[in-house]
Amino acid sequence: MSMIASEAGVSHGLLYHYFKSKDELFITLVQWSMEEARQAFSEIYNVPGTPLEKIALLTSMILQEDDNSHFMLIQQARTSDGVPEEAKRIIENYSIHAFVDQLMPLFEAGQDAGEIAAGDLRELVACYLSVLSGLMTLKSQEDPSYTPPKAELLLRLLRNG
Amino acid sequence: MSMIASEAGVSHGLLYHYFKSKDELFITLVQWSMEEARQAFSEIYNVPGTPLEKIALLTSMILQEDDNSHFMLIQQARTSDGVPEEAKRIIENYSIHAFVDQLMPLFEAGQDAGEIAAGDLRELVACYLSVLSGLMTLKSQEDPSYTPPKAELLLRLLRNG
Amino acid sequence: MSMIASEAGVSHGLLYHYFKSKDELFITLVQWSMEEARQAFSEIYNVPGTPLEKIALLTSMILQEDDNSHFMLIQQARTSDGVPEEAKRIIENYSIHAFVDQLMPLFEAGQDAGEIAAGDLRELVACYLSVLSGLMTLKSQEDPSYTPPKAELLLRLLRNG
Amino acid sequence: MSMIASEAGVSHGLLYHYFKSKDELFITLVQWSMEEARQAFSEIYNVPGTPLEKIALLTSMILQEDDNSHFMLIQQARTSDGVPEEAKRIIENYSIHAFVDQLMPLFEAGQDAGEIAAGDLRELVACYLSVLSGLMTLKSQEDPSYTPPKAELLLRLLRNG
DNA sequence: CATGAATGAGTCTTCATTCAT
DNA sequence: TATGAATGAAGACTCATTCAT
Repeated sequence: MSMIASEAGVSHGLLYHYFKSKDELFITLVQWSMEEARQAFSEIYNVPGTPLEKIALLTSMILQEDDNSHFMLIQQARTSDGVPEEAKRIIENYSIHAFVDQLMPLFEAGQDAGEIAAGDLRELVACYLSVLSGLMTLKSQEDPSYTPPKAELLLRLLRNG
Repeated sequence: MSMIASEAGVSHGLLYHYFKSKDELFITLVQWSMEEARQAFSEIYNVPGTPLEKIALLTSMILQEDDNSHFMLIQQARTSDGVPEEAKRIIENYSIHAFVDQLMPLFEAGQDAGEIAAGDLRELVACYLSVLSGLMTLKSQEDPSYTPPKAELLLRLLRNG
Repeated sequence: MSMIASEAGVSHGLLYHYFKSKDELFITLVQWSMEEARQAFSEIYNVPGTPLEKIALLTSMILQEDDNSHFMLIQQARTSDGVPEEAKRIIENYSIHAFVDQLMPLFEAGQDAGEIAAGDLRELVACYLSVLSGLMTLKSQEDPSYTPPKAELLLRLLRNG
Repeated sequence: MSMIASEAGVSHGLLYHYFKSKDELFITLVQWSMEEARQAFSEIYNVPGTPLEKIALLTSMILQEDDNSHFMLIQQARTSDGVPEEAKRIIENYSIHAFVDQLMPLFEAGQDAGEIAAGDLRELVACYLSVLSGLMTLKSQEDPSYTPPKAELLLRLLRNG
């Protein structure tokens, strides 16, 4: 808490004015990060282009984003001990299924348009998200010699024939 | 240390008989995990089949493995604070590049046999590993409702059009 | 640290608010003690009297002082294991040579006045301080039956003829 | 105990075969050191010379001796915390009074022979021993630039007018 | 709102001691 | 005798949290 406070330029005492406890602060951060992710995905519906073009755009945006602290926060929260129960519940609620649901219309349109390979829709979207997630994790590991694969390559997972 | 010791059914004092410090214990675990991973990858060269069949086998083995504690240990070590410097060095040394190097001959043979799509070999292997890594992370998150994608789906990344 | 804190009537946690570590606390004490000793010696120049009278006064003051915790702290720091390097450096810097230098003018004046025996000045002062040091050590050993020698006796070491 | 054992080239387990506890080992060392000191003093009666010559010899022997570990052990035991009660008792029994008693005949002979200044005999011997003790402490502090005063200088304390 | 002195539960680590072999 | 695996009490240190100011 002291480190966070000093990073924020205030006393740790003041932090307790805004957040009752470290857990509450953490839970709030998790909530923000989750909401942030949902926003990012929802915006893809507002850009022009065919479904596959939209997915390509989303993919490259995510892979190029240089602040994945939101993503990493969730990742850590998911895999660490000592995470407050409520944070875990929030993450589960917004879990990969929620994001799958969010993106399914886009992928479905892609299949309908013949741009995206046929097959179980949920599995396809889940796989796509898993892959993105894996790439972001690697990207975050400040290995300067690692360059994430190009979005184009990933689209082979989806592209029809 | 006390938790680890009691989990192991010994006193924490005894832990210090075998490991000079928590850091040393952790570093040892990282080393074991790394070696374990290297072993797993190397064994794929000993099974029969075409390169793509081997890759398919490797993929499904990894995705079905139910103990990914090794993998998660490395993942955590990579992305957490307070990890001993030497552990970080070990991880960097054996980093994704090392595993790319280890698998490149297999993928190259796949390309030569026309089973695997042409293109930058390193990028292809790195992408494949990133994807696997992402899937394992998700799998580890004890979400019982999550079923990892079938290996077959992943191979679309590689398979020659 | 807990003992010190409770002796001081505070929690051990608070001690770490003021001193980063036990070593730092110890080093601070050593510094204070050293400075204290330097002060004590320097004040002798401000009292009236002949050089030998001043030395006699200094001697009896030191031998009568009933708090030699400063002195004992230094003594222990000098002869014990596990003393922080910086404490050792401080003690060496202010070592007996420093105190010899501090007192030399006084003794020189005594020789000039014919009150103090001729001979190597440094050796004389060093011997005088060694003797004082030895007496203080003994005095500190809470042996109630031990009475330190009178200053008068010590002055025989110095007095001319 | 482990350090002592390994210094002695045996296992720490074996140490407990010979000494029931660390305290017992420590007490034994204190006893040995005390006995050693008594021996050293008693031998001075066997050398030829006048009393003052004997004292001069004793003094220079002590100041030249390069192993004062016995002396330092006692010194530490006297001034440290956590020293077993019995060790403290032994030290008190053999305390400076005991050594004063041991040396008194020698000094008395010196006074009778007119070599040593008149005055309270106990005080004179005690002062002499205090001074020696102080010099030994300083000598032990591995300050290579410190040279103890010559025995000759010390004898001024005693020598008759 | 804002600060930081103060607290204490919890964690890593050391080390004297025991005991099966 | 001799070893070293095993134990646990004790001590240094951290950090979330409280509260007087």
